[in-house]
Amino acid sequence: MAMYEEHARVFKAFCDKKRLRILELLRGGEKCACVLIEQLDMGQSALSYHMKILVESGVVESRQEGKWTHYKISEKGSAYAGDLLKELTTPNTIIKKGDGFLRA
Amino acid sequence: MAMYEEHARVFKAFCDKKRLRILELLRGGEKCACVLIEQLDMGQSALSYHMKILVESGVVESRQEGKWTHYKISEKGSAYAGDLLKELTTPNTIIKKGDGFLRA
DNA sequence: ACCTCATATCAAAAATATTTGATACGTTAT
DNA sequence: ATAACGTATCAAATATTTTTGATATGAGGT
Repeated sequence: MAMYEEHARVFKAFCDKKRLRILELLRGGEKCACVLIEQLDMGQSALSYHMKILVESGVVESRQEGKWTHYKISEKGSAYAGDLLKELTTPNTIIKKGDGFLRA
Repeated sequence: MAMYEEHARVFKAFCDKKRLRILELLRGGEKCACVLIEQLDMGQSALSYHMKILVESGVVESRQEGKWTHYKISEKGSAYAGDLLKELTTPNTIIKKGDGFLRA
């Protein structure tokens, strides 16, 4: 199923050290890529690569302003990730034949 | 900081297609490795590898019973992952000097 | 138009993760 | 004690991800 791939993409945001560091910075509010880069022992194109993964996860959103790109944590995307995580770890109640309430 | 590494480890459980498939199976309840393997187009040692990552994330717990290893989703570990995700995506209110309530 | 700046993209190199097959370990049965 | 079974671990092969350096793109300023 392609669904697994899609779900995995969401959590890619959180399973890497450097991306967690970026999220930590974004918890302080929207930041321009140029600001991120000067905090982050990382080359410009490596940052761009990680930002792409973060945006593709839905957890971060980007906004252009002239030549700058600003990034921030997406409330909606984060909520989705949280809900998904809960779903993926919650018992999957399968209603089997004969498991009904009024079973004899 | 080593904290990022540790947090990343938790989400490693969810950022891989095959591990999501395993979690899906475990949502149906505790399963023996031998049961997992027959559902999962994957060799025995590959399964063992993924199970190790899942257990190290805290999201899955294992139990020995004779020669069998049984795995199930850990409620505690899942709750921790959920809480952590929320924390990592929640604005980090930094109280700066001069930002106080009674500022002139 | 031309130049500079900020960021994205590309291809190759480097690093890391995953799979495979062989073997080791612990448990149970004979 | 030996054999068979289920799982873990190891090292090597393979695949995927990440970094790097070069270049492209697009916006603004001159």
